[in-house]
Amino acid sequence: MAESITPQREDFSRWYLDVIREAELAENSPVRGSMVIRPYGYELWENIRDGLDRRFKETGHKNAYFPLFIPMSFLQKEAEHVEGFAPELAVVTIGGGKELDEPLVVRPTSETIIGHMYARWIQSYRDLPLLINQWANVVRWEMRTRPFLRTMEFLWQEGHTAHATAEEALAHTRRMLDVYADFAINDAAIPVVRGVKSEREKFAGAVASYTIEAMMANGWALQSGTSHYLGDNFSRAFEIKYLDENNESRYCHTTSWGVSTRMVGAVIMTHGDDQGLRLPPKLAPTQVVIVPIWRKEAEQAGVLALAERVESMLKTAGVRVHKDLRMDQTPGFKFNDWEMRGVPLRIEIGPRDVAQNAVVLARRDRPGREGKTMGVPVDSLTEQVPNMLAEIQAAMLADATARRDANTHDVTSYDEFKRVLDEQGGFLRVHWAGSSEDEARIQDETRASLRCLPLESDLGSGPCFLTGQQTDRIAIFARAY
RNA sequence: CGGGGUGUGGCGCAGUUUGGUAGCGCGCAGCGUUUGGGACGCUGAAGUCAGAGGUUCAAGUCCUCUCACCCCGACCA
Repeated sequence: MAESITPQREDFSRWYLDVIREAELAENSPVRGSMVIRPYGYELWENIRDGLDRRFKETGHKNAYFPLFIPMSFLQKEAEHVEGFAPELAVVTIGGGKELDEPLVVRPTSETIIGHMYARWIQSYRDLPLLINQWANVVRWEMRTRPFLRTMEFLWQEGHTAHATAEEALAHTRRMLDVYADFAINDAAIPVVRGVKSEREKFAGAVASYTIEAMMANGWALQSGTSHYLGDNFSRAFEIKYLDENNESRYCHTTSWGVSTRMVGAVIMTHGDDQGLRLPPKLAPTQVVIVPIWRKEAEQAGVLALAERVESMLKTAGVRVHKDLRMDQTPGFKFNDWEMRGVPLRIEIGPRDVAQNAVVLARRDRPGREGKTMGVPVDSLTEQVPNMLAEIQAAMLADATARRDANTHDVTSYDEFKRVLDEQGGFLRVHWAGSSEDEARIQDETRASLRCLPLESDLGSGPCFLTGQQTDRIAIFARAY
């Protein structure tokens, strides 16, 4: 048992912080609420970034970069937008030792400055759709922070697109939501619920916000990506107009969508266990670690030679592999160390293996003896290892999905709602015809918020669990990060 | 901003009640023995005890003020 990691059951929040520290993902910085992402955590983020970026390119987007500083007046052009973000803005008022004529906001998101540029770039329907993404840092002044889940500065991508029609923009909003879901499910092995945000929870300035909601190992919900249909709100504020085929001036319809370093937190809290991190092979910085083992000095050369050979075979097969040659650590220590870091597959090579030209495979997702396969022939590894990585990836998704489903409860009354929330937690699925005020009251009384109105469900129609009114609208409530 | 807590080698802490040589564990460095599930021995380096002021022959310890950080609540990708 990992003595440096608090068991999940004892204190999930402590467990989360312990894992981040022990696996060297990140560290608190000297600045309150900001974190330093360490190389291992950053590699994980890079893999998340690459998986998303590839999908953005495949769906026709180009990357660009817009400035960190945004004139305060830009934010004020969209009333709801500025109102939503005002409390969490960091504002620069002094530059070069002089008071600025106009304060500059450190971007909390870039709709406004991008809207300003789109107004210049878009003249004709021939310029549409305009599909741009940016990878950037943003700043939101937060009261309470948590590594990866909520920090004052975070890394993310924000996609911003402009379209000729509302239908097209809305379709694009949904398309990007699907891209996020595809990434979450297939790369991060995180089952997500696609849904619409309630009026109360939607993005400041959006017509509609879509979300992918994931369930963490403690049953809490985590919004892991959002996609917004902005209608012509920002187009009107920034005069993003085009001439259509009939030479008539029209407002564009825009979208924006983002996934942040919060996704790292989602990976940690979806898959992690009391041994530490568990990483899905597609995102793991190191997919396979080789641990050489010997007893007598005479055995060392043979073991190291085989380790070397296995490493180069796997590298050639496109596997991210690391050979642990630390001479001052015992194999047992290394096993635990790499398990704590979440490496999906371990290859043990000792004298017995050298003798039979074979190795031992140990899966991270099946701890202990159960996950070990002895006597795997070396010559089969270029096939076996990629296969097993794919198997682990699939098993992790299956496990997470089973847990999510087991912790999703349909309830039909407010009493049952409170009881199930208290006793079991997880997602509470209900028929919902309540108002924003009802929603606020529920959150106030139970600390569970309306996560989303799921896009797909098999519940049909029924009476609202709160008001009794007949409805076919479904909502998912949960305690959330 | 309200409530609670903590500041002592890199990290985690004891020592504060009752003032009297700055300690323990881990980690780190060197050497040796070890290595199929978290090895061990010996040697060693490392601390303005958060800061300022005060009481005292003497302050990590008592008094006053300041600062920082953490946890719990209200806002949030």
